Formats: sequence, structure tokens, C-alpha cells
Amino acid sequence: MFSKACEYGIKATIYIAVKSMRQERVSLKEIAEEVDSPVAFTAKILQSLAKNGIIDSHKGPTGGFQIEESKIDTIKLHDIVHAIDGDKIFSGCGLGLEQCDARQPCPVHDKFVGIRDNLKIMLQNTSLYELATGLEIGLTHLKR
Amino acid sequence: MFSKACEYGIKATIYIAVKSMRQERVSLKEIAEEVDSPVAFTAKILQSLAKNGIIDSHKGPTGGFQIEESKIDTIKLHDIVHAIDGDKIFSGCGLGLEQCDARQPCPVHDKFVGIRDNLKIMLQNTSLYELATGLEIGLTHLKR
DNA sequence: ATTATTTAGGATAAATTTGTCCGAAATAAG
DNA sequence: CTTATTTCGGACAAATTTATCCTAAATAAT
Ligand code: FES
Ligand code: FES
Repeated sequence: MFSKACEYGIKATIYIAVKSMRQERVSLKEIAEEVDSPVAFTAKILQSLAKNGIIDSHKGPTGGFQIEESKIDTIKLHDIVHAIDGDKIFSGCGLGLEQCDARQPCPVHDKFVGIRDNLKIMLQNTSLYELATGLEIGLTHLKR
Repeated sequence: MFSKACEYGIKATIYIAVKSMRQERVSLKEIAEEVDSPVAFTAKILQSLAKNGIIDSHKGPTGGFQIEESKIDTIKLHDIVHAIDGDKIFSGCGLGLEQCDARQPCPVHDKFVGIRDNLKIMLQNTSLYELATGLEIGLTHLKR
């Protein structure tokens, strides 16, 4: 469904959000540990999220990653997925035709579009805030 | 969403079904042309579908692939996807935890399970027959 | 029997995704 | 200013997926 990079990116962003709600910055190393992801690979993903304006990065001692608190509520899961995996998952053809086109649909088009749109709506309606809150109160987990 | 192998496999199966409804066998070469897929790669996928009992294969002149006509109605999209991509897509965790477990859910579990189940239900309810019919009457297309 | 045709299957290669390594750049603190 | 720390970014490597090649096995037709 999502790429490995996207899975790590989502988990990392949620963890950063939890810390940011406590006005804490968090280092790459700590993120990778909490998210159970390879450090250097996670660095690339965070870099890309920073370029997409989803998280902020700071170099040097006391450096690390954080998310502007006012943004935590407005950032949606959709934004994270889109930043890392692009929009193929939201608009691509289920059978891999160059583009999904209702005027020349593939055999699964009618059935597939509904699922795809549900996914998109779900991701657009899910805020980073609720994901971070669920984690903070111990309702959900990033690793096992 | 689906692997490339699965996309090819679905398209190939639909094409074979259309031909089988006319009591025609179809060769690998013709399938690959109609589905716009690499010949040798398609061969592997068809081999796997044959092993999974979804299609029948016959060697030699006049050989090729076909589907038992009585099966066309009972084979579901789910069977094809499951044969090629396994069941990770149906039961795997959206954030890549080793297994999805509602008692120790990842942050997206509640939101994700609904989408995943919808997909599963859709695939279980979509018969090869309806997909093949849509293609035969020119309503849908395998390439563009 | 021989031949031509078609799928089976193993080995290999290319492409993509995932993951690592290391020096450069920024920056906080002594 | 120097040093230690942390992210940045490019090059490289490993793993997986996608794709190719070639020989063997089956089989239909002559
Ligand atoms: S054309 Fe294939 S999903 Fe729309
Ligand atoms: S635990 Fe992640 S989707 Fe169920």
C-alpha cells in the first residue's frame, strides 16, 4: 500500500509531533530508535519532509527536528503520504494504465475508484494531531 | 497498490476469460500483446496462476491458456490478487508492523482497517465474469 | 518417428527501492 | 576561535522487483 519510506515517514512525523506538543526537539537518532527504522534511511526521509515544509530541521548541538505547534492540527496524513509517495496512489489506475481515465476505463475502474477515493478522503480527514494524541495517551504504538 | 506482476496477471486473466467464453484457447504471445506486458515476465505470472488452479495451460501446437467455463463466474478478483501478491494487502499493518493487531494497534489502525476491509470485500465480490463481460462488450480496455 | 510449436523452469540481467557510509555545512557552547 | 554535535547531501551497496534468455519437456500434426 504505502512504500517503506512512507511508513517510516508517517511514524517519524507522529513521534516528532508528540514531542513538539511538549516543546521538545528530537534528534534523528532518537526518532529512528522510537520508530524502529534504519537511521540513515530515516535521515533521507526526514530531509524530504523538511523540504516539503512538513517538519522543521535544525543543525548543530541542541539541533533536531520539530513541528510548528500550530501546524500539528492542520497537517493531514494525506500531506505526509503525498510528500513521500506522490499522488500515484490517489489518482493512478488500479491496473497500471498510464493514467486513470473514466472515458476509457480499465476493467476494474468503477470498482477501484471508490476504494481509492475512500482512502484519499480518510487520509485528508486524519490530522496529525489525532494520531499524535493517540500515541501520547498510550492508545497506539509505533513498534512492537 | 498492486504489484506490476499482479496488474499483468489480472489483465491476462480477464483476457483469457473473454476468449474462454468463446471456447478459444489463447497463446502467451497473444496475451502479452493484448495486455501490453513483457512476454517472458507474463509467462512466469501465468505459470503461477496455473499452479494456483486459476487458469489451465496446455503445451504443444494448439496449446495455450484457457479457463474452465464454469469457473469464470466463481473466480473472484480476490483469488487472482491473492495468488500473486499474497495476503499482506488484506491483513497487513498499514504502517508495516509485523502484523496488524487490534489489541496493540498502530496509530492508523482504526482508520486503515476500514479501507483495507472495503478493498477486500470489493475484490471478493467482483467476479471474473463481470470483468470479462465488460471487456467483451467494449466497455472497458486493457491497454491504451 | 520426425518435426514444429508451445509452455515450464532455471539462470541471469536490469531497474527500482531500501539501506549505508562519509565528508561538508551549520551551529551551540566553552 | 575552537570544538563538539547534529543535519545535509552525494556516492555507494544490498535487496527486491521486474524483465530477459535459453534449454527442456510436452504434444499435435505430418
Ligand atoms: S482506468 Fe484503471 S482505475 Fe481508472
Ligand atoms: S496495527 Fe497497523 S493497521 Fe492494524
